[in-house]
Amino acid sequence: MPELPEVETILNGIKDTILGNIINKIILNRPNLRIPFPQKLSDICNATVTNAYRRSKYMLWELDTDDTIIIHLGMTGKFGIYDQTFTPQKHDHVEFHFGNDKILVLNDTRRFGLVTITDTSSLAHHPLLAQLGPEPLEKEFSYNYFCDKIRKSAKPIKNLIMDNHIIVGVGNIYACESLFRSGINPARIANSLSEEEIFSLHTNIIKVLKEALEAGGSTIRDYQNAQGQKGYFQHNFSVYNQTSCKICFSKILKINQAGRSSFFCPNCQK
DNA sequence: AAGGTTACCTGCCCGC
DNA sequence: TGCGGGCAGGTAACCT
Repeated sequence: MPELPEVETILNGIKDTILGNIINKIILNRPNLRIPFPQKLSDICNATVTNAYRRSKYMLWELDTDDTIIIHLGMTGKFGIYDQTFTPQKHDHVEFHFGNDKILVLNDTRRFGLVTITDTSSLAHHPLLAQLGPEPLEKEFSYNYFCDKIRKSAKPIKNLIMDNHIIVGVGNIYACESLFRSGINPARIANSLSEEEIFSLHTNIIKVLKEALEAGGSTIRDYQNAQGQKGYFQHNFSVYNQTSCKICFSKILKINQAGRSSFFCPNCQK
């Protein structure tokens, strides 16, 4: 579900509710999501959220207890903000009860998301985070870095840019869209890309993500932020779920790569 | 050892 | 109308 722009938008939407506020308790309505909930989550009591940020598609909530809560939304995870009249509905798996009487609820139909907690001091070494590549919107994602990774890879380029070890935050939609903008067929083997193509792709990954962020993310099916608002970037899709190319009017093709659908224009993308 | 495939899970849409 | 198959913003454990 949510890629970088959607996670960032959702996090921005809950900051008012969580930042500087006390978590009175966390109620877990099942034993696990993608991974089991640790006992420590249930033990949380009167902990203040001192900082909240995004790393890759993870949300990280720092507490004054020297713990950090790690949240991933998987494909279908979303937050709702409720008052004390809240009663759990289907797939409302985790309830964060705040001292300001708000209840933040994580609803995740397919349960590919996760919620866990770890010592803030060892956060960088946490197995979920330790192997992650650079953030696409930070300077660590440089042209030279990207070039080096692409030259060393014999994978299809689309699979490479969706690999968290190489670059984080790029999911199926934005992978397809950035490859279209650069005129690169998603099935091209990474190390066959020219210098110009790598440069273009580096630029377009950043541009697409920034534009999507500004639009509040993309809403297909059921994505919405914590206020129940939809994003708008889906109106700017060039290939994802499209039938004909906006540039040349060719039929957009759909192929399967690593179990995911890739959309591309066979005329514009070589 | 890298790259491809499969599994995790629920719900919806389509075709028969 | 019902049922089965395929597919969905993600990730990681397997295989070869």
